[in-house]
Order: sequence, then structure tokens, then C-alpha cells
Amino acid sequence: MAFSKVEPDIVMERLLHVFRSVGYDGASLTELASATGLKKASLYHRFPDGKVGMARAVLDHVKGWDDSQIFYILLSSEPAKERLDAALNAISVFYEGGRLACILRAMSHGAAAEIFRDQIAETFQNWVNAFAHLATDLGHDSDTAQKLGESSLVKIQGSLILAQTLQKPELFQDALEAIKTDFLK
Amino acid sequence: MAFSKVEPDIVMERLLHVFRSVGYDGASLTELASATGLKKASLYHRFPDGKVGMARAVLDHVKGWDDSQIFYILLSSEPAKERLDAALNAISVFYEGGRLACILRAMSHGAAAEIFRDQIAETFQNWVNAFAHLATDLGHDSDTAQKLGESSLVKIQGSLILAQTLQKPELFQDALEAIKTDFLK
DNA sequence: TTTTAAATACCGAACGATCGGTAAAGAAAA
DNA sequence: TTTTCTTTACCGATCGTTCGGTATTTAAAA
Repeated sequence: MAFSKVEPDIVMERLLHVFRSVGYDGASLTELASATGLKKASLYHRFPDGKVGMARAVLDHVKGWDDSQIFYILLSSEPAKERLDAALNAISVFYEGGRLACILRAMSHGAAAEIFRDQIAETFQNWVNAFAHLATDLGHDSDTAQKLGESSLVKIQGSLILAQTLQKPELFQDALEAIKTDFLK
Repeated sequence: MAFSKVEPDIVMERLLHVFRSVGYDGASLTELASATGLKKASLYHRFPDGKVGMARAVLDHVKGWDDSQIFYILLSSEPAKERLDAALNAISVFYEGGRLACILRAMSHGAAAEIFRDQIAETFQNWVNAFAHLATDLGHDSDTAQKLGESSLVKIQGSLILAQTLQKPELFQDALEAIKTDFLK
């Protein structure tokens, strides 16, 4: 690498921030460029596939975060209750306590929906499965565990929407608490 | 009105369908025109404020639906349990059993977010309040009723997202069932 | 009842602005 | 010097929007 005025990690963070804030269609190259501090053509040097490539890179980046921060924790060999606490804490950090939107939801409308539908569905399903796995470790039967996995994602996604539109981040924290209660019941 | 190739009700339905499907930024005038059967210039005759005016009209239309189909039912003088059933049924119909997205969520990204933020927040709050009111009628105390109102919206919104991305509409029906269980507990 | 004028609705064509994207040249690192 | 990265300048396409003009309907005048 010759030189880079802006570190790749920073670029990734900024792209993620723009996409999750305004959605795929709402994110113009002009905004992506000014947010990253790179000119449009420089973005195309780093992402030869353009806007689609940037979005794909962001989704891959998030997938890596999921693997290391969520699935790794939920499926580790620690005591089940500690795993649940650790995962919910990591989730709370990632969404800044309910102040940031979910990138998967932001990519589920318009032009991006068709391109990334399968990848988004797979990620959601992985989340459901990981939570369901933890539920079985906590003694729930298979059917109940599946329902708990689904309801966890429902509560995370739904509370993020309400937290942001009503500007009440505590609704997100309440939802995380409710998930914990459900699992330990 | 002189003459009208396409009935206003039809136009409203088509606009609603496009906006909720692809979001505000994702809905181009070209698509809105072809969906309604009107040319772009004709859309501007009916909606002098252009795309923003169309979105506002759609949100007003949905507000009217909320008032007559949800709030009217939830706050009527019928027995509380029957009100709950009727409201959940109406909601299920409006979202076609989980196959259609929420227009409010679709308008929460990008350019539309800034324009309609207050109106969207108000509508969500009205939903929460209506559900909370019903909860008190069912004998729940004030705090519990508030939580039930919030969790109802969380489940509706969250399950709509999962139902559509995972293409499993039954997740939405499950959520409606869960709401009923929560209220009657 | 017929004629005429106003009002209403629609549409083709074009507007300036912005979209995502690219080619070529300059500058820094190797 | 070669390679890597950034930059300026630009492209065609599409964006939301507007204009000039044409149907169709309503209503007043004759």
C-alpha cells in the first residue's frame, strides 16, 4: 500500500454510519465521499464495484462483527447465563444503546433490497439460530427455543425502530431486558 | 372535477403501495407514474407539491385509516377483549398477514425522515397510547399498561421486518397472537 | 336549446440539478 | 522508475420539476 490519508477501518466505519442512517438509496456518492474524507474517484479506487461494492463491504464487515461479537459469544463454552449477558451488552454497544439504526433494515428497501436480500435473510437467520441455541442450553425445549430466538430478533428490530422514531433510546434497553427475562424464565 | 382517468382512491392506494415497498428515496417519479397510470405531469396536477406532497397525502390517508380502523376500535365502548380481537384483525388485514411493509418505517430513512419525523413519531405514539388505554380497560395497572402499549408496537414492527426479510409471514401472525396473550395474562 | 367561455384534468417535451461512474494526470511511496 | 493512491475534470443517465398546450366536462350566455 502506497499511502492512505484515511485508514481503511475509518472508511468502513464512516460508510457504515451513512448507510445505516439514511439507507442505501438515500446515501449519495457525494455524501459517502464527504463522510469518509475521500473524493469520489478515490472511493472507486478502494471499491472498484462502486456503491454496490461499498454496501457489500459494509455488510461483510458487519458479518465479521456478528461472528466475533455475537455468535462467538452466544455459542462459546461459558455458562449460558453469562453468554446471554455478554451478547446483550455487545449488542447494546453496537447500536449505541438504541441510538443507531440497524444496517440490515436500512438495506432492506429499494435498490439494495433486491441485491442483498439473500445475504440479509441469512444474517437474520443466523441471529435467530444463535439465540435459539442459547435457549436450549438454558433448558428450554426445541420448540420454545425456536420461538425465543425469533422473538429476540423481533424485539431488537422493533425496539430500534421505536427508540429512534420516538427518540426514546430506553425502549431499546427495555427490550434487551425483556429478552433476558424471557430466556431465564 | 372535470374528468378523471384514474380514481383518486386508486391513485392513493398505488402511491401507498410503492412508497411502503421501496421507501421514499427509492420511489422515483417514473415508478410512481407508471404505478398509478398517470403521467408525471398529471401527478403534479393532483399533487402540486410534488413527491413530498404525494408522500404527505399518503401519510394523511394512513392516518385516517388509523383513526377509523384502529383507534376507533380500540377506544370504543365494546367489551375490551372484543376490541382487542377486532383491532388485531384489522391490523392483520392492513399488512396482508405480514406480507406488506409499514409505511411509517419506509418513510423513516433518508430525505423523508427529516420531513416527516414529527408526524411519524406522533402516529407511533398514538398507537402506543391506544393500546395502553385498552390495557387499562383489561385491568392492568398504569405502568404495566404503558409497557404493554410499547411492546405491542415493538412486536408489530419487529415481526414485520423479520416476516418480510425471511419471507415468513407467519412470524407476523405469531406476534399478533403474542400481543393478545400478553394483554389477557 | 344551442353556443360559448371557464374550469378541470391530462400529457409530451424539456428544464437544471444531481445521480453513479470513469479517464487521465499528478503526487507520494516503493 | 515503477507502483499505488489521490485528484481534477468530465461523462451519460436519471432525478424531481415545470411549461405549453390539448382534451374533456361544467356552466353561463345567447
